[in-house]
Amino acid sequence: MTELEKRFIAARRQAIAMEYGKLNERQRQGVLTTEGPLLLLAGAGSGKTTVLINRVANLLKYGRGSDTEEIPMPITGDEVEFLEGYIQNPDPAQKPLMEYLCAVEPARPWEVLAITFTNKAATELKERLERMLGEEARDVWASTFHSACVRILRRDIEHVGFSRDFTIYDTDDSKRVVKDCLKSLGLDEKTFPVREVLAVMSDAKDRMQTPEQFCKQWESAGEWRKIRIGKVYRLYTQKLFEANALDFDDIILHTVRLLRDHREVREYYQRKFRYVLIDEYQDTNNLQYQLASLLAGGHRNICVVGDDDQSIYRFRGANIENILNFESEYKGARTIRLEQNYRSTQHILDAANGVIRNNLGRKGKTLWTNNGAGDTVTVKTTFNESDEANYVLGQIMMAYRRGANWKDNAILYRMNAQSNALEYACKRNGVPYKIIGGTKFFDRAEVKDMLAYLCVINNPADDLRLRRIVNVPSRKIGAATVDKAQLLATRDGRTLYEVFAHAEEYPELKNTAAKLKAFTELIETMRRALDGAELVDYYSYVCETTGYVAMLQEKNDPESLARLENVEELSSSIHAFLDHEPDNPTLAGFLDEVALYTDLDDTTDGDNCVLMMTMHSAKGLEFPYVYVVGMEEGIFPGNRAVSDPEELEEERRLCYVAMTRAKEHLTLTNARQRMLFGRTAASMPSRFLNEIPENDMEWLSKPEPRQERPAFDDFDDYGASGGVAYRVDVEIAAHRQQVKKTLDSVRKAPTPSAALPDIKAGETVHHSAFGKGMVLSVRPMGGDALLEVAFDNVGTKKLMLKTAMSHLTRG
DNA sequence: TGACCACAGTTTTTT
DNA sequence: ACTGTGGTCA
Repeated sequence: MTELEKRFIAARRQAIAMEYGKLNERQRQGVLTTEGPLLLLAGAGSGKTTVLINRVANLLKYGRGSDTEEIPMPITGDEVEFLEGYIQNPDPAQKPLMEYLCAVEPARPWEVLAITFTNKAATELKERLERMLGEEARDVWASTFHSACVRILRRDIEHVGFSRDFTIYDTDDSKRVVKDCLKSLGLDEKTFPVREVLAVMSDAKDRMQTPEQFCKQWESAGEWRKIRIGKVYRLYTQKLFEANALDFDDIILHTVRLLRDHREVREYYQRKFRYVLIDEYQDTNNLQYQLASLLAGGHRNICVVGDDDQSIYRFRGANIENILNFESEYKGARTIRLEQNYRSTQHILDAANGVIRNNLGRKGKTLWTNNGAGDTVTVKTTFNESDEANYVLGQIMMAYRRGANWKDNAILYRMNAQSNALEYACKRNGVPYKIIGGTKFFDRAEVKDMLAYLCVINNPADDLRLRRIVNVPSRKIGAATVDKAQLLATRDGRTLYEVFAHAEEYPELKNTAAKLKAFTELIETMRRALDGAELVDYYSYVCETTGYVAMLQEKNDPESLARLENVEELSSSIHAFLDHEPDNPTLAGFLDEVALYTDLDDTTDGDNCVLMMTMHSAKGLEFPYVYVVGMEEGIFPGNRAVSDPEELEEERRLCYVAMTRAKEHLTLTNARQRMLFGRTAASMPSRFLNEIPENDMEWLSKPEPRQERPAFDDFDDYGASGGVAYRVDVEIAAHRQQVKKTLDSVRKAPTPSAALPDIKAGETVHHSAFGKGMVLSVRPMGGDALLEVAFDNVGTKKLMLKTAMSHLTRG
């Protein structure tokens, strides 16, 4: 290599590096190290996403320019001098020439694959890339493991025996199938809990064991239980195959099989993806590991990003070894540690470091920050869980009076069940709050029902979804009938739907043939209407035609009202789907996306509310004020964890995750006694509290436990001291007034029906679902009114006016 | 087929 | 304490 070439290479790297001047040195290394395997150990709050985005930008702009000694074309002394001059004194006008000289085979967008775990992360990545790079970024493959695999499978799954229009089963669907399997194998659900069977199967799939291999293994070991489960596994696999369905594990499993066993497919993708990035690598399971290494197997440019200290998903198969062993699995791998934290203060970090230091299985990182020492961590011991909740709320309300937003506060707990006391305290104090997690929108029965209708319309062969909705709303088609038909379907090799449609051919079904026939005709009508329909309109058409909406309206209790809202809310999902310009704006496309996209309600921002969530759901988020409650032995770490060292380390990582969410102030609380699962038990402070260095915390503890919780007016833990006390007291009084008002208005009946139209008995109305009818009676109820309407075609129905209003017209 | 009662389980969660 | 589910009875 000539002297000139050396100068060129150095100048090229420096010129590219200048693009990333805002990053710190380590972050910049992460961006510029483009070639070969790279492990990016990114501590909490170390600007991981920024690095990821800049890295992709760099790949698209300069290719391997920053990480190679190649010189793609002969260079001249003038050019080297130009670059060296540019570094000294960058002139925007000369940037194009600089870019031209520095780029070495820039990656085209579709040659970059960036994989994340959640859709949220994938969307964020895509959006930020597009903001930085414009249109071009759209073709980058930024997606979750599952959606990347579905994309691959939709193209090539026929090589492994499924057809390209396969359906995706969610966990609920899987459960149903397992139940069916248990029943037909004569196994008892109590001896073989569905949860466990699913977990065992998932495990087997993770090891890539076929049912046959699984059975063989346990037969030779003589494990009766496992042999039985193996039989379920076999039948389950067969059923899914016959239904042309894949569960979540299968999506990855079959992609791995496809790539492993079919050279031409494998080579296509290996050639295509010059650069592969995997985010949250500490959360990958074996299958995902296999997938990553298959996809990156061509160019071997695999960059994994993660933090072994934040691995908290062992229970769902994540294998921390994947990140711990990355360097030995990938020879020549480079490792970059991002340890500068931009989020928290030093006391918070030192406290968190103090805890995580006690884990043995880790790579070892020590976070530091330039943010200054900040406040020490507050530890507070209270008498019981409602004291704890009151303390936290008191602190939050004080912060609010000092000008903080409600949403600056997050309360984190180990289990969802712990949210009760906190929720209650918020309600009593009139503090707006939002609980994240719990039952998700797409998990709600009514939403699933409507989706099931759409699935059946899309693909009548979807037996499972068909069974779900055939009798919802009630069509007098009971389980017995469906079972009979299912048997016949299996016998004749037809789908369940075909048997329904030809029910009259079966003497066994003669009693219900007419009803079955009517049902399939309903579906057929809706199928015909799909052609050319606008998806959103079509959805409301389906809601009405199926009678589902009417069913909910009839019930007219608050529960059904909420359900109705959810059913309507689904149409906004369709809107949202169409809005972000999908490749495939059809019903099938929508169902595909919905199957993999389950967190619609990520309305984390927007409303100004105190946020309450589990520590798991807090991962990746940050808040100025964080309260971690329930720091008690037996709860956190949980009972199961105290006897299992691996599990204990996982709990400790979870603690580390929770603590590092805090930007300004961290409060940890424990209660001396707590009611959980109906029992009150005393418990010791969590060992994690004792692992925090004393310098970094202040442990407030009440000398004497209070016997009795005072009623709702007493906020004894407000504890403002000194000269401000009076002022605070006045404010408290004002606040209480507010609270009482709120409470009163909640307790009393809602506001009178000022806005309701005055429909009277005797009037003729038209209902969008029931048709024409006459109002028999109007009875005011609360802020609403109960209507009794005699419809011409469907008989007399009771409707709540507020609910029915949008479906009713006069005359 | 639908209503009602007894009973068990109860970490964490994404796709 | 609470909730969802499964089995039994009308």
